[in-house]
Amino acid sequence: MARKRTIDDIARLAGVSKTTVSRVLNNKPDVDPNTRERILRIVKEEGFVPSAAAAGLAGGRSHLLGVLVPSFTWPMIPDIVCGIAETIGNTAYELVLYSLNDKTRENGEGDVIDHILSTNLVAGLLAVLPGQSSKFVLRLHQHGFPVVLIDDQDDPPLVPWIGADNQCGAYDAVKHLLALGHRRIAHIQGPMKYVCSRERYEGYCQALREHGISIDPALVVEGAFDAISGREAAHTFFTLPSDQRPTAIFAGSDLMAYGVLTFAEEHGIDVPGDLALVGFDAISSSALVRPALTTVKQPFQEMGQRGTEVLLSIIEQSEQQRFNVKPGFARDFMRLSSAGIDEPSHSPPLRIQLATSLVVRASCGMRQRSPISSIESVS
Amino acid sequence: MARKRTIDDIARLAGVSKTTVSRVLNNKPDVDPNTRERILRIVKEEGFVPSAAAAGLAGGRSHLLGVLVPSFTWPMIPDIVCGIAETIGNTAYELVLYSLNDKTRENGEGDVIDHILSTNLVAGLLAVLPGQSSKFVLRLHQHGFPVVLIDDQDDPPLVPWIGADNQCGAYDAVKHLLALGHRRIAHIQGPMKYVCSRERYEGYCQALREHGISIDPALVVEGAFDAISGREAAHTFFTLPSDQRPTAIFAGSDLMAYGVLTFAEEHGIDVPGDLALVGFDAISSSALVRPALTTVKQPFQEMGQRGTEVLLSIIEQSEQQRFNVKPGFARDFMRLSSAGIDEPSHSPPLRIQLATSLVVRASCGMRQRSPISSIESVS
DNA sequence: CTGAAAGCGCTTACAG
DNA sequence: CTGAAAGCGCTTACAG
Repeated sequence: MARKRTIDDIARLAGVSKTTVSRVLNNKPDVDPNTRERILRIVKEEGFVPSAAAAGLAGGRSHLLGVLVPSFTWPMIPDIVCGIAETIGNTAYELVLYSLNDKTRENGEGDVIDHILSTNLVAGLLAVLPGQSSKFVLRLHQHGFPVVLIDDQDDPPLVPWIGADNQCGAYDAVKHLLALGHRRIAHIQGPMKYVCSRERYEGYCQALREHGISIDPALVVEGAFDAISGREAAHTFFTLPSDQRPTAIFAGSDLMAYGVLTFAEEHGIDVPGDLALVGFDAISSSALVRPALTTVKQPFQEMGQRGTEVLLSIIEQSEQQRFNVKPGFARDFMRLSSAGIDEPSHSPPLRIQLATSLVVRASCGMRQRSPISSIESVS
Repeated sequence: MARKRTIDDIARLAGVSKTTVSRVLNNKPDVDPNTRERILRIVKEEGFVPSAAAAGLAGGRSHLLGVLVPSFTWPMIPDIVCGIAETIGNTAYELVLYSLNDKTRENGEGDVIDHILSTNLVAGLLAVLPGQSSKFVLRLHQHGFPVVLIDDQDDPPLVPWIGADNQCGAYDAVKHLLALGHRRIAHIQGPMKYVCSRERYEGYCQALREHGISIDPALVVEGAFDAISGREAAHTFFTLPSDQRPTAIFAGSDLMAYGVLTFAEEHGIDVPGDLALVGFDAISSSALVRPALTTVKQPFQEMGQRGTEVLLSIIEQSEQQRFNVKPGFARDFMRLSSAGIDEPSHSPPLRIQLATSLVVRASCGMRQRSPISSIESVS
C-alpha cells in the first residue's frame, strides 16, 4: 500500500536538501550525475510521487488538464475522451473533466469557463465540440490561457484546433454515390452554424459540380444532427413529386441517417434498393443498424490524442516564456482583468486537419460486409 | 474575464482577517452574521473562488473526486459517468478521471491505485466496473480511504456499493419469455467471475424453477459479455438436435444478444419468429438493431448519481471523525503502511440496489414499438 | 554543483 | 466573535 512520503523524507534518505530533490524531480540541470542517480533510485524505491497540489501551489503551475465536454449524449465523446485519457496517461498530468449539464447550460457556458479559470486548477483546457462555448474559449485563448479546440472549429479560426477534413470526407462520400450511378443525391446538412456542417456541404457541392450536376435546393435540407431531424428531412424529400425524389441521401451525421432508415422502414422504402444512404461519423452503432450504414469515419481517438499533445506543447511553451522572458510575467499577465489584452499570436494558430475514410457497408448497395466484421466493431 | 483574487484580497476588502474569510468560506460557526453576510457579498461581487490546490494542501483534504473507469469500450460507461458528472457539478468538487488503458493494465491495476493514493490528489474514489481492480479497491477501503464501487460488486461484500438488482432483472426477463409460452429457454451467462453474472443466472433459475422447469445444462453457456461470445453461444445451442434447441434465449448482456442476432442473420433464423431474444443492460444501440432488442434496463445514470452521493457522505463522515476524534488522526492513519491495519467498519457496508425495468421491443414477438420511440432513444 | 530561506494561498490550533 | 502565527509540501530566486 502506497503511503504518503514527502520530499523531506526523500531528502533525508538521500542526504541532500529538498532543493536538490526538487531539481531532480523536475529534470533541472546542474545536479551531480551521481547525486541525481541516487535520488532517483530512492524515489523509485519509496514509490514517492510528489503532491500535485503542493507543486502546483509553489510553482504557480498545475499538473491538471481540463477537458470540457458538452453533454454525453453525443456518441463520439467517449472515443475522443478515450484518446485524450490515453495520451495524458503517459504524462505526469491528470485529467479533470468538466461537463455542460442542463443547469450550467442555462446559466450560460461562460460560467463554466469562469469557474475553470478562477479555481486556477488546470494548466490548460481541451474544449471538445465547444459549440456555443467557443466564443468563451476564444476569450481564454486571447488572455493567454492554453486552450485547444477539438472537432468543432471556431470561426474565424483563431484558436489552435484539431479536427477532421470534413470537406474531403463529404466529397468522398458523394463521389461514392456518384460512382454507383446516382444523380439525384440529396443532402441533409448539420446545423449550418457549425463550421463542420458548412464544410461538409461544400464537399457535397464540389463532388456534384465536378460531375456537372447543379445543386437542386429542393434536395438540401438543414437538420439538427439528431435522428428526428433526419426523419423529417427524409419526409420532406419523399413528399416531392416522384420524379424529383432523390435516389440517394448523404446525411451529415450518422444519427440523421438513422432517422432516414426509420422513415424508410415506416414507408416501405427499401434501403439500398430504392434509396442509397451514406452517413458521417462512423459511430459504433452504425455497424449494427440494418442495413449497416456506409459512412465517413472520423478519427475521433486520434483527434483526442493529437489535441492533447498540442495542448501540452502549448503549456510547455508558455511556461518557457514565463521563466525566460520575465519571471512572474505570465502570472501577472493572467491577472489583468478589464484591460483589453489581446496577445497577438504572431504565428497563425496551429490547425491540424486529419484525414477521414469511407467505411463501405450495406446501405449503398455494395455487398454486405461479413457479419464477423460487424461484430468486431461493437465488441 | 475572471481573474485570480486571493483570500487576502477579500480579507482586505472586507476589513477582516483572512481567518475570518476562511471561516465564512467553509461554513464554520462563530462568525458574526453581519460579518458573514458582508464577506459573502464581496466574495460574490469579486467572483472569488478559493484555490483548490491551496485549500487542499492546508486543510489536508482535497476537493477532487477520482473516478476510475475501465476502458471506454463498455457502452454503459458514458451513462454512468454522466450521472456522476451531473451530481458532482452541484457540489464544490471536481472530477478527476482515471482510466485503465492497455499500458496500465499490463502493469497491473494496482499501479493506478497506488498512483491515485500516492499523488494524494483526490478525496475519494468512485470505482466503476472495477472488475479485477476490486481487490485493490478493497485494500483502499480497508485503509480508510473513501471508496464506492459502482455496478460491479466485490465478493464477499465489504465495500460500499451501488448497483442494479440483477437477479430480479433476470427473473423478470425470463418470466416474460415464459409468459409468451416458451419452455426451452437458454441462457448466455456473463463471465461467472462477476457477481452480477451469477446473480443474473440465479434469477434465470428462479423463474424456471417457479414454473416447474428444471435447468438444462445444455442450454446454459458462459460468454464474455461481448458480441463474439454471444454468437458462439448461439452456435452451440443450434448444433443441438433440433428438438433440444431453445425457442428463446436470455442473454446476460445486450452485446451478447447482438451476437445472437448476427448468428441468426447468418443462418436464416427468424427473430422473433423462430427464436425469441432478451438482452440485459438496455444500452442505447439496442433500440437500433433489427429486430429491436427487448432488454432489461439498468439505471446507469442513477447509479452514478447515487454512488457520488454516497461517496460524498463517506468523505464528510471521515472528515468529521478526523476533527472530532483526534486531530491529525486520519492523516497519520493514512500513512501507516506495512502494519495490517484493518479498520473494521462496525456497521456493515452500505449497499444500494436499484430496480431494473424490462424494455419490451420487437425481439420477443411483442408488437414492434412505434418508430418514434426508437428514434427518441438515440437522439 | 548545493542549500537555507521565502513564499505559493489556504486552514487550523491557539490565544484573546 | 476575531486575528496572529504556524504550517501544509512543494518551488524558486539567491547566495555560496
